[in-house]
Amino acid sequence: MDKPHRIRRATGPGRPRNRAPGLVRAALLAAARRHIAAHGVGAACLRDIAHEAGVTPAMIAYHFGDKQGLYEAMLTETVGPVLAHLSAALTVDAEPDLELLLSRYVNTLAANPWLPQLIVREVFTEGGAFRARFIEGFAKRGGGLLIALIKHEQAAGRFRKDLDAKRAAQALLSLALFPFIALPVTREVFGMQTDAAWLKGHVADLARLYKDGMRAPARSRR
Amino acid sequence: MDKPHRIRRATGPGRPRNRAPGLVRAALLAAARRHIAAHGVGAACLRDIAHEAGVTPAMIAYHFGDKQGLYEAMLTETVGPVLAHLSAALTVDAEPDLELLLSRYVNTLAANPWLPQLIVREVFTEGGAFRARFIEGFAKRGGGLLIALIKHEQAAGRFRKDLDAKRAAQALLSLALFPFIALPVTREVFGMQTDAAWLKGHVADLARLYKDGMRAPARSRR
DNA sequence: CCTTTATTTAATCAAGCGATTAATTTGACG
DNA sequence: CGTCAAATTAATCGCTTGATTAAATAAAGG
Repeated sequence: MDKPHRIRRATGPGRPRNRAPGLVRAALLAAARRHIAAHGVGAACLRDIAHEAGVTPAMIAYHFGDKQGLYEAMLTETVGPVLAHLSAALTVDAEPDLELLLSRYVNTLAANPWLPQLIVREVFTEGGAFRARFIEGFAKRGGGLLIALIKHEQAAGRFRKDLDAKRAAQALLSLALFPFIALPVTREVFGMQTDAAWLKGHVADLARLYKDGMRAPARSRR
Repeated sequence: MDKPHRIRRATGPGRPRNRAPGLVRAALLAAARRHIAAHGVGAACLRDIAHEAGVTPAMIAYHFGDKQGLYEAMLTETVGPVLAHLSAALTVDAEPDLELLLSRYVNTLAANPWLPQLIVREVFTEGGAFRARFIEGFAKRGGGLLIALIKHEQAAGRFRKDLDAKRAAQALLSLALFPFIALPVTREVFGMQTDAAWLKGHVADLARLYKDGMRAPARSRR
């Protein structure tokens, strides 16, 4: 009589193992990456993530324990490798080529558009658990590499020495990262694009602007 | 017998008008600004906002209707004026002074630290209601002013002409805005600070870097 | 002193959330 | 062919959220 649309204890659950092993787990991680990058961990809904992965929310508990477990797995398995790649792009052994370095950095960001979103959501924000780990485990090392690069160029006489290396490094990071962080705005206001052709000119312009701005004076006027 | 801690229908509610008129409203707006900037509209909790303002959540319904009404009031009454001030800083009438302009912009950001947080939370993110309004009502006009400024300098022969004005404007905005957007990181990694003394040197460095990077060649080599 | 109006409260509601559970199916192994 | 572990589901639980409501109070006006 009441609630005819709801069948109580009728058919029941079940129907496993049609899929390849690890497929559900991977689908959940991919869906979680997109949802968490778009809405943040707090606002991301497990039901939506599971629905996008084509399974029920209970699978998250089965494969990852709870929401935090899913978040951790996403960080270590999909964010970590990309951050490591980004860090490696900054590691210059012999002769640092600013334009090549910028190109690697920018193209990694363009190839993983969820990364800037995730950083915005989970790092540039008060009181996130990921924030401290990001700063300690990646930003300080990456920033240190950048500062060392500036100092190296200063010592080589290619960059002027009257500018604090930390500030110069911050400026370089601003130029490289901001357009991706602010993509919803820069795309509409400045015509920012993320295809290879556009990025090539973009990197060339950035490198030239920065190099000219940092160039040591040719020992003439001033 | 059951639940001795909960007094059922004992004292009852009430106790109005001890405060100055408009005080509750202002307190709610201030608390909302801080909570929404810190956690985003979606994750901000009305109970927490009301608690911080020293009233009950029902006051939000009374003064603003619902959560959306509180959000709208916050945008028009506290965010709008600061954005207008920021836009006015970009409006140069006679002779544009890049360093003065940067100084105004940066100091406004430093004086309202909730603004970069709010932009990060509500603009640099997919599918927010404020995002479209921010872009149409502020970013496009502000960006246009910046682009016009670059073109003016190019026409005057102070900036080189072989660089797209839109890209040059985007680079300038990157330098000015990113350190504040990423403050949790830039503070720890690059020693970013927001007091007047530090910002003064910061603005001077940024202006010099940008001007030198954009300077038109003195009609010699290359 | 009585009435009225603006403000504020405690209590409650329905919806949505993360998490848990019992039931069920599939494949592997003997 | 029977047994068992792994994987999956529907259903449900407790909690938090945004919103609503009836009651209560202070001040103002007559």
